[in-house]
Parts: sequence; C-alpha cells; structure tokens
Amino acid sequence: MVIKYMTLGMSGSTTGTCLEEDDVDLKICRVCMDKATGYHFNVMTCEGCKGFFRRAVKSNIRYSCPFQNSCVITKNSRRQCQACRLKRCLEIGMNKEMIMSDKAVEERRTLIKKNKTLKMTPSIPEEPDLTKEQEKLLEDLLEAHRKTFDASFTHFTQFRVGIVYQTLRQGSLHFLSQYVVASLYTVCISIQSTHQYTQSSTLMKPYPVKISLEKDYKLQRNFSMLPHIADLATYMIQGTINFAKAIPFFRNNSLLSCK
Amino acid sequence: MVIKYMTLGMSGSTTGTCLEEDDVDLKICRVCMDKATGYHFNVMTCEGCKGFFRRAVKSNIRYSCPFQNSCVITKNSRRQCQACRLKRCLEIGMNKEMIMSDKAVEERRTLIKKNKTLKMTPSIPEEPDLTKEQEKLLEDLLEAHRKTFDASFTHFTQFRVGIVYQTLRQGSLHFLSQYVVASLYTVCISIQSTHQYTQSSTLMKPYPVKISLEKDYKLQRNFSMLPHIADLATYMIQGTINFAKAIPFFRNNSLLSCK
DNA sequence: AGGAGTTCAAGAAGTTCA
DNA sequence: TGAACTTCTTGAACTCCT
Ligand SMILES: [Zn+2]
Ligand SMILES: [Zn+2]
Ligand SMILES: [Zn+2]
Ligand SMILES: [Zn+2]
Repeated sequence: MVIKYMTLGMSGSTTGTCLEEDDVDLKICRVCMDKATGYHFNVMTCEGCKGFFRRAVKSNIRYSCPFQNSCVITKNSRRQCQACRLKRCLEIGMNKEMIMSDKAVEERRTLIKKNKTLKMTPSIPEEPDLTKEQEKLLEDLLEAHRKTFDASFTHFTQFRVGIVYQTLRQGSLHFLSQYVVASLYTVCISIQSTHQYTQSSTLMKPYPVKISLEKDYKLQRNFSMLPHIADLATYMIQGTINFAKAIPFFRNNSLLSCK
Repeated sequence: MVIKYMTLGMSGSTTGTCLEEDDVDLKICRVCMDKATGYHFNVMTCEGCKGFFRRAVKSNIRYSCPFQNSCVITKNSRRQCQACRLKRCLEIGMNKEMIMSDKAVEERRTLIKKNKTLKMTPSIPEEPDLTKEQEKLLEDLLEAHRKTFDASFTHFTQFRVGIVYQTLRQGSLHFLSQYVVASLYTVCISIQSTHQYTQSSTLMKPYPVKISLEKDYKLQRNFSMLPHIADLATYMIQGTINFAKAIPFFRNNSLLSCK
C-alpha cells in the first residue's frame, strides 16, 4: 500500500487521472482508513470493521473507553478501543437494522441446509406398469398420505420435548432430551443412507429422457412412495397399540388383552 | 505493517537479509531483550515483562530504585530493580489503559463462568410437586414410552422412502423424497429452537444445587417428558385415524363414519 | 457482482502454579 | 516471577442468496 501511494504521488499527480484515484478513495474504510472491501451495513468499510460492527451490536455489550472517549480509529489503533470504534461505526452511518436478526439468521441457515440436501440429486426408478384400478388405489393412498402428513411435517415441529439430563457424576454434563437429539441423529443417518442407496444402487437407473409425459412422471413418483406409506402406517398403528399396551392402566382394564 | 516495510526499505536493502532476521528482530522484548511472545499492552514484549507490567500497575506500588535510577534492563537483570523495569516499560510505550480495569475483569470472569454453565448445563425446569399416585403414573407413562419408542428411534431408520422428483423444467434437478427431506429439515428446526428456548427462557431456572438426590433428578426428568409423550401419542392416534379416513375405501365402508 | 453471514487460525487479554 | 494455559476477539477468506 505504501508503495502504491508513493507511485501515484510521483507519476500520477500531473495527469490528474480520475478513475484510479476515485477507486482508491472509494475503497477506503470510512471507519479506520484501511482498505475497504465494499459496502457493509450501508457504509464502505473493511472486513475488520464489518465483522466488528456485527459482533459488537449483536453481543449487546456496553463498551467503555479507557481514555477520553475520543480515540482516533486507524487500521493500527482500531483494536485498542472498542468503545470508540463502535461509536465511529455508528457516527458514519453503519446501520444496526441491516444486521440480520437471530431469527432471520436461523431461517437463512435452515434454508441453506435444505438447499444443500435438495441439491444432492438422486436418480429415478424404473417405470411401473399398473392397471387402471391400481392406479386409482395409488392415487387414493397418496392423497390420504398427503392429507395426513403435510409436506413440511409440521406436526413434528410442534412436539414439545422433555429435558433429560445425566447426573454430575456421569461427566458433569446435563443434556437436552436424549430422545430428540437421538431422533435427529437417526433421521440424519437415515437420509444419508437413503442418498447413498439411491445414488449407488444399480437398481436405480437414470431417468430415461424419452419419457416426458406428465402422467408418467406422476405415476412413477406415486409408486415410489408406496413402501414409505406402508412403513409409516404400520409404525403409527403398532406404535399406538404398543404404547397403550405398555401402560398398566390399560393392561388392567383388558381393553387390549386380545394380545 | 507500514513500519515494517519502512524498516525493510531502509536497513534491509544493502544487506539483502531475509525474513529470518526480521522475525528475530521483531520477536525481541523491547523492555529486556528477551524473546518476545507478541504485543502486550501495545508493545512487543516477553511473557515476563507482560506479567510484571500488569502486576506493577495494578498493585499500584511506588517502587524506588536502590541504585541511580538508571539500571539497564536485560533478561538477567530485569528482576533486580522493579522501579527501573517499570520505568522502561512506560518509556517504550506500554499502555496502562490496556490493562483491564477491575470492573472489566470481574465482568469477564462472570461471562466466562456463565458460558461454562451454559455449555455444561442447558438449565433445568422447576421441580414439580407430585403425589405418590402421580409419581406412579409418571413412571408408567415413561416406561411405556421407552418400550414403544426406543431411544435411538430405530423405527425411523427402517422406513423406506419414496422418490419424488421435479421435472427438468423446474431446475434440472431431481429430488429425494420431499417428505423425508422436509422432516429432517423440520426436526432440525425443532431441536434448534428447543435449544434456544432452554438456554434463554427466564422460565428455565438454573438447577438448584441443594437438590442432589437421585430421586429428584429422575422425577424432574420424567416430568419434563410428559408434554412430549402427550404430543407423540396424539400425533400417532390422530395420524392413524386421519390417514384411514382419507382413504375412500375405508370411508365407503363407513367404519369410521362416526366423524 | 454485491453484500449478508460463516469459518477458523492467530492474537492478546487474564489465570495458574511451581 | 514467568512459562504454560484458557478464553474471548479479530479479520482474511469463503459460502450463499439475490
Ligand atoms: Zn475499517
Ligand atoms: Zn476510546
Ligand atoms: Zn521482557
Ligand atoms: Zn533501578
């Protein structure tokens, strides 16, 4: 940087070139004079001041200047006084409102995670060959499935969870619901193995380009859902029954005693 | 950085020395010539002078030189005269203000303690107050829950999944079962928000230290699971019924027509 | 391309303890 | 006292959505 300025001063002063100079001017951090990397929270700043501003505002800590509250902020001094650095950030117009809220950040992270999962493109199975009746039944089942378990599976989000923790003896740790954590873990594994399956299995052939009718797409998709629906139904029914059976109250009243 | 470049330009041009020398130069304690470990209170110093400066300033003791107030400070002599060592520290620019105030240190300690607590203990809800019968029922429910939904939720891993894909028109991508992906997505959200809830809610008080009996731990844990179990049971039963109702075959046979 | 957030190794405070 | 260690802070480089 030093060299660059000197060069400019020696060779460029008479010509009064504009673009270069303006660029250099515009590319200076309004907070600390370091090299700026663009507009951050509404002001041209460097990466350092960008990160500092976000952290300072989000942490919500009230800094206090150990000097006279009038520190000059430069590339080299900016680290010495957080209070004055933040003050300067605000003075030149950096906008708190442009920092994403925790909620917004959470949504963003979720979106990215979802997109990543979706990008892992699986292949498509063979086209099944069904009778009219079978196709109708298939439609019925899929429709029932859709009605019962909405696409975003919102039921799960509404589950309240318990807090399961271990004693201090067992490692000085308390834990969130083991159950929920375990289920996340397992669902993750499930999805990953499913990915592997659909991506590597020789049974899963790439979708034939020649098949392009809307109806064929739909049929294939529906058909592939059948095993899943069957598993889910089995699980739901058996789970309900088993749970009830395991409660002494129900056992004693022999409502379910047919074994 | 600027200073470094200038130094290089002035002294290094003739010798053509390399990085080694600069590094060594920069890594010398400006107070005592010992090996420096970085910038401390604004000046490149060794660990010894760093610690000495903090202690000397914080203790607020007025040292006095037993000699002529002009001791030469070196790695070996630095311990002989605290007065001249401190004087030298200040002369070369070590900054008192960069020593954290007692208040700041206290806040820092508190913060660290809090962080540690949060890390280890997501915090625990209030202890419920139950009758013997209620405790028994609680045990029954928990036991039933454990028997029905094993901890690792292995049922879910065994679900087969359908393949749902979009047309090439919609982005040249094929997709795995929307259902499974969505459920992962949603379970993730659920868990994350649960974390936030237990970490930030004022309703969740730190676990009282005085409660240390095994029984109390167990009771609290069990109690906290109740809402979750209730949700799960409701979901399972309603899900089964709704699914069946949504299938024309069952509807037509009016087995479930009691609405 | 622009500008949000994210990552993580390096830096610099304090803390420990022989 | 000071070597070794812990913890939080920085900011360059990077990812991701628009
Ligand atoms: Zn800056
Ligand atoms: Zn200041
Ligand atoms: Zn020293
Ligand atoms: Zn002296």
